[in-house]
Amino acid sequence: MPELPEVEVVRRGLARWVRGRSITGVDVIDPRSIRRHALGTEDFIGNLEHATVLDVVRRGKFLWMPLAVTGTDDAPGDLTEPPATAHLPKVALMAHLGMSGQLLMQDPAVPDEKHLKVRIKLSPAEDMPEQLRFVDQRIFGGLFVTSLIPTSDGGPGGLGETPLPEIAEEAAHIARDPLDPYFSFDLFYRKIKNRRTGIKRALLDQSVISGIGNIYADEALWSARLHYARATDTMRRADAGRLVDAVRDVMQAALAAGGTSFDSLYVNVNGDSGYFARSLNAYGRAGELCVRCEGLGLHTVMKREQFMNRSSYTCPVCQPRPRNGRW
DNA sequence: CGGCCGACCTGCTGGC
DNA sequence: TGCCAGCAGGTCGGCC
Repeated sequence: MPELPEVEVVRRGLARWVRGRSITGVDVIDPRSIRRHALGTEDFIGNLEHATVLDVVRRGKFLWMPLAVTGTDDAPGDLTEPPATAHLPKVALMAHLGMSGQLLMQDPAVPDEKHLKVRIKLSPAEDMPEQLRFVDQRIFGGLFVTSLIPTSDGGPGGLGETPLPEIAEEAAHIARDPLDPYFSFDLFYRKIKNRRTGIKRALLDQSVISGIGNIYADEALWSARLHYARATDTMRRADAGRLVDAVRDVMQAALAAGGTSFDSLYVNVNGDSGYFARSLNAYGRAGELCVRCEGLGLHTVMKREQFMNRSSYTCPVCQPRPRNGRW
């Protein structure tokens, strides 16, 4: 279940292997993995072949590779001066890992993974695997080609090795994530004050703040001692500030844990790398003792509730349900 | 238009 | 032992 820290681990790992290399071929093994590419398999492949990968960029859980496309397939009567914009990226290969997606660098000799969906062949480079493979068991993730458009706030589109003032179109609607240097707390606070909803719903809404999934939402809420149903418009700056700090802390910890393995040959991203390695204080701990209460000599049992068709884990003492319960 | 819910998927688990 | 319901969850279309 990759959330932001896992995707960032992938981004760093991937950048090391693919920057500057060109795509020599694409096999779509399961077209369901490119269903977000509306123009179909042929168009998907056609947009990638002969393109050069410039970078790997991330915002929230979206990952994309800006491409330089040189018109090698077009009429060869060129050799005139190419336009100045010829090498500026206009499109990008977008990837979302969904629930179970992996991006793996592999040698051609390695047998296909059971859930291999797309194989991207790269130009040979010394001591580097020649294939980038997209593997996805549950098919919630996928690949597609998207345009790059200017950002609305003038900042870089996302986190990359060489940041560009452009963003993948399909990621343009999501907010900056809390690890983005251009993340604005004031903007986040304004957004939640203007909403009439519960705080966990807002945390999971990628247009309010991006990169947070169910696990880190529960961890951050527990850490900030906030109940998931707390009305966002009743939150004070201090509440919101404590929460954003908690989100950052839990993500930084996961990133540090996941980062230890990202120089392996595999761009290790099955999601196990980060958060399973670190200890969770809330998520999945139903029936166990709240570790904060325990430190105070209390024996409070963590509980699990259904909320938004998913599980939420809370400590009934640290995170009491708000009383004047509009949310 | 903002809030919210179901659909999309597969594999694993637990109950009968 | 076998079958089936339930569960896991990120994103988006569509409904109210």
